[in-house]
Amino acid sequence: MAETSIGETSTTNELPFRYSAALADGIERRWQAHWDQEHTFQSLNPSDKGFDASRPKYYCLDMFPYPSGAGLHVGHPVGYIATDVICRYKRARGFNVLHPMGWDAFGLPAEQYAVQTGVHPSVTTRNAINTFRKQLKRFGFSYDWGRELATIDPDYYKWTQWIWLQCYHAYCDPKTGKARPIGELEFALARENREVELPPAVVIAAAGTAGTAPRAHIRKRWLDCTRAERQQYLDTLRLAYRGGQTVNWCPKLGTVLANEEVIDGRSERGGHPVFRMPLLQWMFRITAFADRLLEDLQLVNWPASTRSMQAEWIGRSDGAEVRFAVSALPSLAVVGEAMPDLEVFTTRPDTLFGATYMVVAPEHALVTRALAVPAAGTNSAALAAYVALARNRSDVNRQSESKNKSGVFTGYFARNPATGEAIPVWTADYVLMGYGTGAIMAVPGHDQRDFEFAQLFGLPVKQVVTVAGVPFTGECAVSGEGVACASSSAALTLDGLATANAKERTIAWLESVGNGKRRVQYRLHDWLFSRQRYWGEPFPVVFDEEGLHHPVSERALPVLLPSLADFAPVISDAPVPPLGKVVEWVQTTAGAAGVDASELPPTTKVRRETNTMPNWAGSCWYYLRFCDPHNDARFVDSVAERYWMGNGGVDLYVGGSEHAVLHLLYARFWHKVLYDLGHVSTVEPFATLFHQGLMTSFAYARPDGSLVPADEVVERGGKFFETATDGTLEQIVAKMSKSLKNVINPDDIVAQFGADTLRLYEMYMGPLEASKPWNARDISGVFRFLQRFWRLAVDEQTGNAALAREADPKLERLLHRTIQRVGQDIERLAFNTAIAALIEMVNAATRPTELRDPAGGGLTGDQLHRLTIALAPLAPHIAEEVWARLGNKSSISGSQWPAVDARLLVDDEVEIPVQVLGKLRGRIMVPASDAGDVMKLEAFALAHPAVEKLLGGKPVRKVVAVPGRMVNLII
RNA sequence: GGGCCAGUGGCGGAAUGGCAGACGCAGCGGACUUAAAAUCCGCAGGGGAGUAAUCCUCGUCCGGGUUCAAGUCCCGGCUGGCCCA
Repeated sequence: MAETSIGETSTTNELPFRYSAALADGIERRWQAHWDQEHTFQSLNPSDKGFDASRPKYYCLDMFPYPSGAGLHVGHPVGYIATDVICRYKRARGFNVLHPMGWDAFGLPAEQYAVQTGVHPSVTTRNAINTFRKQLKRFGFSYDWGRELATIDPDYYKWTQWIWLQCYHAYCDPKTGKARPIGELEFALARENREVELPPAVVIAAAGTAGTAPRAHIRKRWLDCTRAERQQYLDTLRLAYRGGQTVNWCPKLGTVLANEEVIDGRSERGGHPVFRMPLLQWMFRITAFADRLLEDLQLVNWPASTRSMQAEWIGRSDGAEVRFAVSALPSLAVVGEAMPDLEVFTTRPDTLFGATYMVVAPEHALVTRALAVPAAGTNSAALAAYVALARNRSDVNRQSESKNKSGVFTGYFARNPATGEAIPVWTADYVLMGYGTGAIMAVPGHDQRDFEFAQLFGLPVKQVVTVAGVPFTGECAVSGEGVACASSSAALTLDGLATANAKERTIAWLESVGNGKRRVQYRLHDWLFSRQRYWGEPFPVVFDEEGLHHPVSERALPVLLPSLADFAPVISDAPVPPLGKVVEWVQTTAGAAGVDASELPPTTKVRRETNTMPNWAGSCWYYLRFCDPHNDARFVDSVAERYWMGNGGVDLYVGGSEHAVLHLLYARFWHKVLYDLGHVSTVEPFATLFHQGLMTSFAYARPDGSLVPADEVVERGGKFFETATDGTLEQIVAKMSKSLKNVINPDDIVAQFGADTLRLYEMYMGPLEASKPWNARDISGVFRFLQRFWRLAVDEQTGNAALAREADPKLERLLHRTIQRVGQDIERLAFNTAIAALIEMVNAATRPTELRDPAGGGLTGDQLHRLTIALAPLAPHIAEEVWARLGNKSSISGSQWPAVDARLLVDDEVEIPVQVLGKLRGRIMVPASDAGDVMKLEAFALAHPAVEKLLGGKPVRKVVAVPGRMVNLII
């Protein structure tokens, strides 16, 4: 839409010092260059010369951006503007402020671009970083650019690899729940020659077959174990370990896909077949920290919604593990080789008597067994077909289509331990292998999903709980707690017990007879940390010819990402990451790879790990590196870390709520590991968290719903029309996106109005946390405000400071109140009302109202000094310029926040509303000294003529007088 | 289906349980100007009464409730957003 911009209007000839877009541009560029040259916003570490230890610290962090080639849109900097205002304010309040910026620069878009064009991701990424930096600098942010870092810097990812090695070399001590060096454990195992339980080997079969071969655990003395067995055992404990995980493998794309990227067994992009297959991957044992990650949410000052999202993601549920004996015969007689028991997890052990059948996931070992050794009368073909079908449906699909239940009887039976009855074992894809044990006891009377399944296949439904007020009709499941009924056998009696007690009784009984135990189950899975990508951090680990893994020594870090000529994925049935193509890099020796001689002889042939770390890695600890970004001896100096991370971590962390779960959970996990190992001083990384709202924008829709690019729309009389056809359009609000052509580029706004106006507008739109629609029309309001402020301070003819000789007492009073309000509002991140206060102040000082003698001239130099400091956090360039024109030689950023005289915050006279029966009937003016006196307020109120008339002599039954606020008369 | 959050003029929004609509945009009237822009002054939730100052009345998604007093607290809906299924 064509907009006449008042910012572009030039009256330069008559008024050479008018605050126009051109003048703002000159001022802003000059001050930005000045701040750069003078290192105005450099923050000193405790070890630096000139460090002032008497000041408190304030660490204010933005979620660093992934620099995309498209550059910024006006939604990106909302949070950055907010933190910049806070930081400038905190400096004026005497804090040592740490305010850094960097780049989250590994990731998929650059790699995909490389596949298409052959341009190396490092080139694309560096260009994008330069664009982002240039755009951000134009906002005049007070970052300490000397601390800038990018996750792709070898100096940085050296330490990402180092932290991974810390996790590799650590395990979670079950006694304390804390991370300890795994060397301590190895030492103890060897010294005491302990017996260890070796895990069943994970069988990685050819693509297309799935499942782990059921094999009993083996117990062995440590000193009798082979090297491979020792490694296998330790891998069950390491925090960074190799483990089997079912992934979506797309041979055509040469990569694994996230569940969301798979639709009906095909890739979302390209529609290529996707196979679900188990793959050995590097994992993080984050589940070992589940309880601490949950409990410590109480220690942080975070939005309640984010804390509850994390809690739900961790998903702790308390219940019991129950073991069911399994047989191929309904008589439950044991045939041939004994079957392993079927283990289930349930949160409702009290409903054990109501379990009328079992369901196992199609991937479950029992299904494999049922196919290999079919029970009499089993339809093996149907079972095999069902398993094959289910295998390639993603978990998301299986869950979302749970209304259309499907399943097949396996032919096997389980013994309900409470009743002794034989109940059939089914397989159905609504049970997921990844959750719990991949098997459930189905209680159709009290679980809706089980009920629907039972209805479909004619399985019995039993009531075993009476829920108060909910009759059991047999038409649906009755969930919820109540009192147990029909739950008695010779072994166990629950009848009459409330649900909580019935659960306890059942668990105690299961434990006493050895049929189960109390168990806590988490929704949280261990964290899959391998990616078959090029553009990520290499793992500092190699494999010997036996397939055993060996760490690269800390001294040999970083393991540099080798260059690659061809970024195209390797098309293959088995995952081959792009790094696999760099044969001379992959095939090396232990010595060349940097493996310690004590681990492997240097000439040993080894193969490097070709997976890379995911995008999350670099963002898990960047806030620590910012404390000491150039240290090449340590990931962060401990004195610097203790100083900046003191008081519970980062003082304020601002970023989008889209990171509420994953990034913040992963970073907390790494932080806790580093804490346990003694590398950091706080339990949690981020003391206070804040999510800025989404910036939306107008988009235009035709009557049929199709969207019209915003640049092909005209407005006439409040209605919108398509330029080409003149058809009417509806204005809608949508997230900024390329396809809607409703993306606003900050460069354009800066050119029209200047950066100070853009900063002010984005903060003035509404509460920081709210999602707000960009409305170009509204910007002129804050631009006019800056013009008025400028004119108040600077003569537009001469450019000299325009000063009043005498201070108007009313304006002085208002100024104190303004400074008070602005300070309070910035503290509570209410920038919109802080700006409103400043606008009121400038308007009052500008207009010849009763607040100001028309013959006088605005504010005195002293008053302007204070007002300018109060404006500086929000509009720093214009503030610096006015500050300089007022005769100051040093930057305004070094000045102190003005003191406020509390006596001037109250008026001599206060207006008090008078209500009769809660309705406003009049107002009284009361001397401020009397406003707190309830008796006097009452007397004044009763004397008010309108009130007197209304009362009409009727007696007042009650008077509610709130000191300084209002009076309410009840008759 | 469950949980959490939000809903206030034409628009963005303000309001520790205490005068609803601060501040800004858009709009209207005026001053200045040959004229326009810019600037400055003023008016502005709906309805009604009055020449007027002013007064009456309704009003914060809908319906109940608590309270001297509810946009704000509680209960039940509707609509929208986010999260978990």
